[in-house]
Amino acid sequence: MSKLSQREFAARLGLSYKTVSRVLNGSDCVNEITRRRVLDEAERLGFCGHAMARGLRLKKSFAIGLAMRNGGQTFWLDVAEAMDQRARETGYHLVISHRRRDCNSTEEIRFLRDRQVDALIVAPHPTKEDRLFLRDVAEAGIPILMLVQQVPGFLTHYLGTDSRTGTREACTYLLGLGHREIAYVIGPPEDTAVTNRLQGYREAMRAAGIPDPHQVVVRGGWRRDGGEAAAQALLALPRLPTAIMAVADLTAFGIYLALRRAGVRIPEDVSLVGYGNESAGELLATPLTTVAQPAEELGRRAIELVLEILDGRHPDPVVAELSDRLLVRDSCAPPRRDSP
Amino acid sequence: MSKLSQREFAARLGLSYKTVSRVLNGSDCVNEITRRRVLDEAERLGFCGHAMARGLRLKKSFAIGLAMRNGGQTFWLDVAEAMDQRARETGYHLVISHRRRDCNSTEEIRFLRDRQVDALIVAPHPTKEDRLFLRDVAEAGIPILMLVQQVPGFLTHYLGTDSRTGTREACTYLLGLGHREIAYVIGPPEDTAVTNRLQGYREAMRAAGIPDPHQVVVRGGWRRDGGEAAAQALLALPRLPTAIMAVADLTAFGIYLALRRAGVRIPEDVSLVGYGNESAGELLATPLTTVAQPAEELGRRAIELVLEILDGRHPDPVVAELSDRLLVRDSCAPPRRDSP
DNA sequence: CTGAAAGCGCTTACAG
DNA sequence: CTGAAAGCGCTTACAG
Repeated sequence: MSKLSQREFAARLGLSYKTVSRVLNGSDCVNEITRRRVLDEAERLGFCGHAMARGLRLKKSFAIGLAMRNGGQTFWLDVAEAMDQRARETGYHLVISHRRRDCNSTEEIRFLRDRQVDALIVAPHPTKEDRLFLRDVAEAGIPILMLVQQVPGFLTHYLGTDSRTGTREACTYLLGLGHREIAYVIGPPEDTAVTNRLQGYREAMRAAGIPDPHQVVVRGGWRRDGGEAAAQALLALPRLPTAIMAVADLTAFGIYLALRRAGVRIPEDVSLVGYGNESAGELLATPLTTVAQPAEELGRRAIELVLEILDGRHPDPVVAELSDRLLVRDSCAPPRRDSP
Repeated sequence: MSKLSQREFAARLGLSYKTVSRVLNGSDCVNEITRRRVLDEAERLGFCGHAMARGLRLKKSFAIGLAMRNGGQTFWLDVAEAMDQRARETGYHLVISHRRRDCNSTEEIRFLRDRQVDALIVAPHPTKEDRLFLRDVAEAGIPILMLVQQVPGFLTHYLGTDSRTGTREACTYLLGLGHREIAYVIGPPEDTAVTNRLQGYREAMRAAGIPDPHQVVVRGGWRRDGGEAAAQALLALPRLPTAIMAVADLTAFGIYLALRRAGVRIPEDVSLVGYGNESAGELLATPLTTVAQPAEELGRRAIELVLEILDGRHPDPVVAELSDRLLVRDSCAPPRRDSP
C-alpha cells in the first residue's frame, strides 16, 4: 500500500475525482450505489484524503488545541481521554500542549495558535500575560473555552464544575458529624477554582453559626508538598482543628503524610477531606473521603461546547457548570470526646 | 489582531513575501539586518505562517502521532509531557490518540495516519490486526516507533527500558534479604513487557538455585483489580510466599489492598515490590519499594529517535533500551523467623 | 539578493 | 448528475 491521492483513487474506481470528493463531503447529489462503492473501496484500498489540502481549502484544520498542565493528577488524564474520544467521533482531533509547571502559558497558546487550531481549550489558570494573548487569539476569531478555571471579567466561554457547592456539601457533612473546628487548606488565591471552593467552605461554616474570624484558612497549594507545609502550620497551632478540608486530593495526601509522621491518627484524631477523587485516595491506609468531579463528562461536554460554538450557536459567552458530588470513604469520624 | 497572511505581512514590512519565506525557512541568502527585522516584526504583529499550506507544499505535517493507553498511570502522563516538550522544541507537535481500554488500536492508528502524521509512536501492545495495519502504514512510508512494547518478529523501531534487568535486580534484592519463596504476579503473556520482566525474575531465581518448578508465577494483570485477584489466589495457597513481586505498581496496589483486608502485614508478614514508580506508591501506609522507569528520558528520546529516523539516519530498525533502577522504600524486610 | 510562475491535493461554484 | 477551472497559502527551482 502506497499513499493514494484522491485523483488516483478515483481513477482506479473509474470515476471522476469530483464524484469521490462529493461522496467524502457528504453531498447528496450522488447515486447511492456509487456512494457505497466509493466508501467500501476507500476502506479496502486504505485511501484517506489529504487532511492538509482539505484544511487549506476549507480554512479549517479540524484540530482543537488543549493547553493543559500535568499536575501529576489522573484527573486530567481522564479529562483528556474523554475529549479525545469525543473529538474523534466528530471528525476532529486534539493537539495537546502540556504546560510546564509554574510558568506561564503564552508560549503554549502561541504554539497551538500557530498550528491553526480551530478552537482552544485552556485548562491552567492563565497569567495576566496569557490573558492578553488569549484576547488577541479570540479577536483573531479562534473561540476559547476556559476549562475549570474561570477568569473574572474575562469574557470567554467557560465550562467547569460547581465546586463551591461541592465544598459546601463536604463541609456540611463534617459539621453534621459534630465538628466545629474545621480548617480549610487552600491553593493560590488567584485561581478561581480556589476562591469558589473557599466560598463554599465559608457558606457552610456561616450557616452553622461559625463566623469568618473563627474559621481557619491556611495556605497550602495544589500539590502534595503544599499540603505537607500546611499540615506543619496546623500542627503548630495551640490546638489542632478536629477536621481538615483540602482544596485538592494531592494537597490532602500531603496533609495525610505529615499528620501520620506526627503520630496523628485519621480519622480518630482528625478527620480529613480532599477534593477531586484521585485514584490514589483509595490506597491510603484510611481511604480518603473526597468530592468527585465528573472527568469524563467534563471532557465530553467541553468538546461538544466547542463544536457548538464553532457552529455559531453561542453568540454570547457560555458559562456552564457540572455537578460535583461528595464521596464518603473512611477518613472522617465524629470529633473526639476529649476535644472541647 | 487579525490573522495575517505571509503576503500581507511582507507587504507591511515593505518586503517581498519571498524574502519573508526565505527568512522563515532559514535560507541564508538574506541580509542579516533584514532577517532580524522580519523576525522581530513577526513577533510584534503576531504573524505566524500557515501550517497547513506549508505542510501541503513541503509534504510534511510536522505532526507526530502518539497512540497511547490511559491505564490510570501517571507514568504515561509524564512520558507524554516530555514528548510534547521535546517535540515543540524541534518544531513538531503531538497528535495524541488514547486507546480505549481493552480494545484494539487499528482505529486509532488509522485515525492518526489520516491526519498525515509524519511518524507514529505506538505505546499499547498491538493486536494481530493492529500489526497488519501498522505494516501497511510503515510501507506507506510512515516510520513507526514501538514504545516500551516490542513485538517479536515485527521489524520496526523500538525504544523501551530494560525491565528484564530491573526485575532481576529487584528479585536479587529480595533474595539478598533472605527470601526463597518469592511469587511473581504477571500480566498478559502476549505483552513483551511482561515476558521480559518474567525472564528477569526467572534468571534471578535460577541464579539463586531455585529452579523454575519451585518458582511461583501467578496471572494478575496491569491493573489494580488484577492484583487483587492474584492476591486471592496467593492467599489460597497452602503457604503464602514470603515475598511478592508485581509486574506493575497498579498491580502491586491491588495486592497490597487485598493483603491488608486479609490482615496480612507488609513488610512484617510479606514483602512486596512493584514496578514503575507510580506517585501513589509513596502514599501507602508502607511506602512501596518499586523499580523506577525514566519517564522523561523515555519521552524525550522517543522524539529524538523519531526525528533521526525521519532524517534517514537509521536505515535499519533501531532497538534501544534505557535503564530502570530499583527504588527501595519500606515494603520489604527479611522473611519472618517462623516461616520455614 | 529578488521577482514571476508553477504546483502541493483538495473543494466548490460554474457551466454543461 | 459530471467536467474544466480557480484558488486556499505557502515554497522553491528558475531566471534576472
